Order: sequence, then C-alpha cells, then structure tokens
Amino acid sequence: MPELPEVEVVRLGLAPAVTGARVEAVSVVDPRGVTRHVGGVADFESRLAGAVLGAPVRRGKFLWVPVAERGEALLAHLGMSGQVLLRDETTAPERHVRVQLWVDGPGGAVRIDFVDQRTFGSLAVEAMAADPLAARVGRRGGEAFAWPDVPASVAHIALDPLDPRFDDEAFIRRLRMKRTEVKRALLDQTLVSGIGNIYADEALWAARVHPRTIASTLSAQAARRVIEEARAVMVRALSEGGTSFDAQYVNVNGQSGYFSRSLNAYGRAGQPCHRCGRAIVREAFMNRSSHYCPRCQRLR
DNA sequence: AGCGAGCCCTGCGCGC
DNA sequence: TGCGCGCAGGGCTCGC
Repeated sequence: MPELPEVEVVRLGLAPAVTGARVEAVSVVDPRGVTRHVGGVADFESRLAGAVLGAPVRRGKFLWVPVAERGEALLAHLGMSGQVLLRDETTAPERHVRVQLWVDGPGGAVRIDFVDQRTFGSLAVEAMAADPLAARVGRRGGEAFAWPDVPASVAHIALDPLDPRFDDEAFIRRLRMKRTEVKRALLDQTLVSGIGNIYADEALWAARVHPRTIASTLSAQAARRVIEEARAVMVRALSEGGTSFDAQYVNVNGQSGYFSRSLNAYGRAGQPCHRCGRAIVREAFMNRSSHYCPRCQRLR
C-alpha cells in the first residue's frame, strides 16, 4: 500500500492493536520480509521477542512502532504491495505472508500478518537516532516543535505535507532552486516525503502544472499551488480510506479505500479531463507513467 | 547535483 | 491453451 494516505490508513488501524501491547511471538515465514533488517532473521525475531510496543508513527511512506525501553523501533516499508493485516488465531494466513507477530495488550490478543506479493516491502528492527531535521529547523529559528528520534534509515527522509512541522515556505524555496522536472522533485523523498506516482499526478493536475516543468521556472504561486494541492488530495484520499484499484491496497482489515473514484489524472489516459474535457495524456516517465491534461497543464 | 539505467520481485491482462 | 510482453502505487545504488 504505497503512498502516504494508504500508509496512514494502516497506521490508524494498527494503533489500537499495538499501543501498549507485548510481543508474545514472532515468525519470519519468508526471509525476504525482513530484507531491510541488518542482522538477519534470527536477530530480527530475538529483538522483538517480549518487546513492549508504543504508538505507531509515520513519516512519508515509512511506518514504525517504537520499542522505547530498548531504544529501537519495528520499522515497516510497504514497498509496492505490502499489507499489514490484523487476524485472529483461526484465520488462515494469506498466500504471500512474510512475517507474523503475535501481540497481546489493551486491545486484546491479535496476530499481525505482514503480507507482500512483490517483496519490495520489508520490516526491520532498528536503533533510533537523532532526527537531523531538528538541527536544520533550529538554525532557521523554527517553532518549538518536539523532534523525537527516528529510526536510523528514516533519518534522510524529509517531512511529509501532513506533518505539522512541515514548512511550506521552506519547501517552496527548495523546490524553486531545483533545476529538475517538478514531478521528479515531488517524488524525491528527501525533498518532501509521502508523494508517489498517483498523488504527484493528481497534485500537478489540480495545480495546473505540467509534470515536466523545470522546478526552478515555477512561479512562487505555482509552487505553492503544487504543495497545497498535494496536501489537499492526500487529505481527501485519506478521508476515503486511500486509493485502491484492486484488493492489493487495503486497510488492516483487508478492506479497500474508495479514492480511485475521485482521481482526475492518474490512470485516466484517453478519458476527458474533468475540468476542460480534453483527453488525458499518458506519457512514459522514469520507467513509469505520467498522466496530465495537455490543455490545463501547459509546458512553460 | 542530477540523471538514466539497473536492480530487487510477483502477477495480471493483453496480443499473438 | 500457452507464451511472451508490458505494466504495476517504491527505493536504492551505480556510473557518468
């Protein structure tokens, strides 16, 4: 379940099950489910055994559950096809189950299955590290936000637009210094996190910006529209449970979201633009595709 | 700094 | 039916 809204749906569903719960057992069914874990399968299992879990945290597309007493966290990235499912003992695991956790806590006893068809996703147990963004904001004299530690491999990931600490003005300045295409910049998780191919196309459509526009040529107003529309579309998607085209992208109960009905650009090649009626164009981009309206989103 | 290519995988729908 | 191809919402590393 890739982009920010889908990962947030998982975080929200996971919170009541894991917060304050204790890990009773761990089983790595397929070692590819823990490729991000440095120490290997046995180390992963032993680091989680008996751990008391905190409230899950998300940054961009990364999700983690702190294990405060050990200064570590269980980190998850869902890749292209990862799912986190809450199951009871009697439910048979999915075909592509990679890791299973049995936890017991205030929310009761539950089995957590990490399922991932394509295995680009992974779990890991990692040490927490100081958030390097704290220093940067401090230098600018930013507001008095708390900057808790983050898992080591998340330290290079930018804040996402739903984070209250996200600084729109700083983002706009950085974006307009880039001599690269604006869509590429939106997908750069070190500039702004959480945006993937769907929401990049949707944000650019809403902002009326062509995906190949060189970021440094954007007006301040256009750059502002891009980030504000990115945030708006992700908030709307979240309120509808995320975007699902099939059963691949589901919440912790296996249910799909409804936002695919509300898409304006992504996946709509050849269909009329909802604003002007012109056919949406699909164009190859970075081994993927861009979708945009050739009339509303003019280059330059 | 930035970019393209390649890599990590499985499964689906399509045309032949 | 079967086969090969292109496609899929991500991210990391490499060489240039």
